[in-house]
Amino acid sequence: MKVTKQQAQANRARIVETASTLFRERGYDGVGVADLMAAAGFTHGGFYKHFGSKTDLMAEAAACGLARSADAAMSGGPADFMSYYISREHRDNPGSGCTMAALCADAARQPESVKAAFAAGIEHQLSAPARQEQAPGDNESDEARARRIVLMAQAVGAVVLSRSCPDDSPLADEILEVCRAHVLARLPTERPA
Amino acid sequence: MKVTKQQAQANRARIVETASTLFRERGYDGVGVADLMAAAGFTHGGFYKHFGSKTDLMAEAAACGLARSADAAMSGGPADFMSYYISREHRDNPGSGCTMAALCADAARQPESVKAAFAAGIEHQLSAPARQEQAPGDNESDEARARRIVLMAQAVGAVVLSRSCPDDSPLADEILEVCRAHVLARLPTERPA
DNA sequence: TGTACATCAGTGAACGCGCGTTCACTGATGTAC
DNA sequence: TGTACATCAGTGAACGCGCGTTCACTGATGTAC
Repeated sequence: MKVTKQQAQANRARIVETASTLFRERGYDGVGVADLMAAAGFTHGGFYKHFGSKTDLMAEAAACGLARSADAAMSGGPADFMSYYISREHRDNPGSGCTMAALCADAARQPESVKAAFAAGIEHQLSAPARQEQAPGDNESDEARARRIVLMAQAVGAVVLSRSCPDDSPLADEILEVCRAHVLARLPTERPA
Repeated sequence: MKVTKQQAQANRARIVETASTLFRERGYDGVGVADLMAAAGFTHGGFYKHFGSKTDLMAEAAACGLARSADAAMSGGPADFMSYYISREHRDNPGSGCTMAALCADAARQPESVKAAFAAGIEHQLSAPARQEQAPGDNESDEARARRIVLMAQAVGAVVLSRSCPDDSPLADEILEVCRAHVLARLPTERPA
């Protein structure tokens, strides 16, 4: 059963998307190649027609997931984004959430190719607002970049800590609420359109 | 080869400590029962004389590791602790480092017993300074607790993000340095002894 | 445009391997008398 | 205190299972003429 080049490319993309979601939900070790291919609607044998190894897919799925996060972060204002990011909804749905929050610690134990995808994704997310809001060549201040790094660490830490507590834990919600309030209070006020 | 009760108890404690270190280095899925027992100096068969399952040990090792972190956090001033916590040394040595930073995301995918150990460890760490510095019954302000939650999220986020970048990545160091400077600048100044 | 053939995405059985767990066994410890 | 026996921490082989990966095969697609 061969398939058109276009169809094969679409199938490949579907595998990457599916993997990106499943990895976020269950971690890299929690998803097998067979699981993943079945979830994408295929049998496992065809996997190696698209990817050299599971590790290769991990790197590609990470890049894909991180790119989406960055897009999402840009679509609304920073306050809206942070209100979602540091929320129960985001915490309870890692599959549709941030790749950094879900897989940072897993990535730390993976080969360089995966870690490189993470570094690129983080860098992209850090420099995206600068690209959007400034004229090219206009060097953003170091303080603005530092502020975004701090904000990111805060948001990731809050979600990750909250997720490590039992589902009905008051502490899990407290962490989220305290951190969200802190972050929102310190966000620069939006300039009117 | 039976062994004295005392010796057996010490052996059990050694297994928990070894597990705590190895789990932090490689994650829960990255360490097998046989690996772990060999590292502690035993063969794997004896494992089930001490623990009901690998999951039981995970919960116990988490509790053990989190208790140590809390002790370490108390031994010096907050500035000293944070200088170490958000540093390359800590980032590059997860085995001897903070359990939260190393295993939060792993814990999120584990059974309730493991997550309960995390919640208890986090709560302990949050309330430890209050216990130390205040007379019993003296209710600490909500702001002080909130400040510590925010600080913890920030520190954990910084280490976790930094670890997800390749070893020689400038971004990994930048994240650490920016977050450390931010945290230290906002730490309340120590009252003189 | 029509025909013959090479390509290759997808299938499903099979591979070796390491996992968590079980089990019969050993022999020093701990206990009952 | 001395003896006989039960206990049980630790051993090492074995279990079933799922993993990542390989392979011979299928048959529609894409290409050369």
